[in-house]
Amino acid sequence: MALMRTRTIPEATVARLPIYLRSLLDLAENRGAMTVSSEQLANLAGVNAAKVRKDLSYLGSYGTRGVGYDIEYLLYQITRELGLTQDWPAAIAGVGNLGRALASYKGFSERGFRITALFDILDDVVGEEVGGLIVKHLDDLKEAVNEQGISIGIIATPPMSAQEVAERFVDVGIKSILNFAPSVVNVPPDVNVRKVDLSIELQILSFYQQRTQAIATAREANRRLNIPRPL
Amino acid sequence: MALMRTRTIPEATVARLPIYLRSLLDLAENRGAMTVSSEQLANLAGVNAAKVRKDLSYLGSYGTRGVGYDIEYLLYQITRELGLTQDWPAAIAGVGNLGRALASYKGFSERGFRITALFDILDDVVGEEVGGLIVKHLDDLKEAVNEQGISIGIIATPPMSAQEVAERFVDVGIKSILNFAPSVVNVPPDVNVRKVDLSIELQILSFYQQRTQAIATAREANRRLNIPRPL
DNA sequence: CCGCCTTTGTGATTAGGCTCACAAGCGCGC
DNA sequence: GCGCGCTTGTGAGCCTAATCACAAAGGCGG
Ligand SMILES: NC(=O)c1ccc[n+]([C@@H]2O[C@H](COP(=O)([O-])OP(=O)(O)OC[C@H]3O[C@@H](n4cnc5c(N)ncnc54)[C@H](O)[C@@H]3O)[C@@H](O)[C@H]2O)c1
Ligand SMILES: NC(=O)c1ccc[n+]([C@@H]2O[C@H](COP(=O)([O-])OP(=O)(O)OC[C@H]3O[C@@H](n4cnc5c(N)ncnc54)[C@H](O)[C@@H]3O)[C@@H](O)[C@H]2O)c1
Repeated sequence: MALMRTRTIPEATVARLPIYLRSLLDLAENRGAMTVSSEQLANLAGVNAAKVRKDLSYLGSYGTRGVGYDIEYLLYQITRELGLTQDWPAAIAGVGNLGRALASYKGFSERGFRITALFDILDDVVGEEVGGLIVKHLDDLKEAVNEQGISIGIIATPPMSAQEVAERFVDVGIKSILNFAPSVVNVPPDVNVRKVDLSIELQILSFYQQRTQAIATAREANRRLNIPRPL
Repeated sequence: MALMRTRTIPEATVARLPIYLRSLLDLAENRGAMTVSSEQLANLAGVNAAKVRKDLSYLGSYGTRGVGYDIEYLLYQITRELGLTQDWPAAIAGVGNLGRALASYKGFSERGFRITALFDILDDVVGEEVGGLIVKHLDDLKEAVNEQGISIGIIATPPMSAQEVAERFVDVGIKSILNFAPSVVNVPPDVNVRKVDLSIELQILSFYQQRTQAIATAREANRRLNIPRPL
């Protein structure tokens, strides 16, 4: 029952809500659908239907048995739950290759994330215009955060500087950090850090691929032994 | 016991091995240490010591009680387990903002990942030089894959094209895909897809931040009610 | 208004991972 | 060569998440 406001949505569910959100937007905008069944949504999101239903049940938002979920209502619920009814000004520290790509990326604003300030420490970079913003010196962080109500800090500096930048973010009151540098950053418990690490992803892929290759090689070796007749 | 070759390393452990690897490299290169305790490694990697020990025990690689782990040996074991003793040529499809940043990123080669080919379909982009490589047309994928033994495909196209590009990758025999486009791609079960999705990360941050803000606001409201004396 | 068909919501079960706690093992100093 | 202190390796218990399976509920046609 949704009446017992179990205000603990499992982490795993939170991580899937954005995927449902995207699928629902796709349905609503491109296919003009009004309702969706857990089965359909599961296909779009690449998960199974029971998981969709359980996840949605945590929102307390109701579907209609025999029919499915009202897309508009669900969109509203998920958007609300994720806090996307307000917008979230974000700052990027480190305006190099990656920082530039992020700064000029249009996909963020779609969900209320706006990059409102860019910071670097290199004199060559400070003052430059990137994606419509003038790069500021990291020393001016506090001022910008106060003026613009920045709530998310994005680290796109080399790994060596990541911890330092994180601390600066924390000092000015930022509670949400997205870290692209391949390094562990330590922050107080009330600050949330998420990391995006391409090298790790590649290494995980490498692990699984190597494993299946190894199996294939072993099998091949066996096959040769069983049929020990060279052509 | 390592004798029972339990050849199933938990997924969660696989995901942490690259972090240990990085920490160990740091120790070896910058601090010249010879051994490391699970406690130290845990601090560097940002996890707890028991987890480190359990993770390492899956490798069957031994530490020495009372001393710790031999760093060189551990490096070798993890590198081997992750399949990083060979190198993994990778191709990027979609040479836009993100594709360019990735193509010119030097961090990949450190671990044996080399970007050896870039693909696009836009006439303006095909033929251009980016990060020392000439961008090819996606139609030439098969040839390049065969010549260069490409084993990893990176999708950096707009979401609309992601499924199509994934299928092309699969057709030419690629078994590992890293997807940066915000869309679900379906592939056969023997192909491994990992996604990197910045919007999702931001939305998760938004969820938790919104939640704590909501709590703070509620507390504030209560405070005002309890002390109903306006200044 | 009744019964059938569809699809939800959720209790129960299973699986996977995390943490704790401690015996076992090792080196070192005496 | 012996004991002490340190650190590993791992069983046990706990917690979170995934999956299953089905009763409950709504819509619709007749
Ligand atoms: N480029 C990629 O595709 C890519 C891919 C994966 C990971 N990364 C990671 O992202 C980070 C940035 O990569 P990049 O290629 O953009 O590097 P880059 O060297 O091109 O840019 C780094 C920028 O950060 C600035 N910087 C350095 N210290 C700073 C500090 N203390 N405060 C503010 N700015 C500072 C530098 O002046 C520079 O402009 C790195 O940690 C890298 O490992 C990049
Ligand atoms: N730029 C960023 O910082 C950023 C951040 C997060 C996610 N992304 C995602 O990464 C992807 C790329 O982003 P971007 O900013 O580089 O976009 P972009 O528009 O700058 O570049 C996309 C490139 O892909 C090419 N392309 C289109 N269809 C193709 C196909 N079928 N085969 C090969 N190439 C094709 C285009 O010609 C273009 O060069 C998008 O899906 C985007 O949502 C980008």
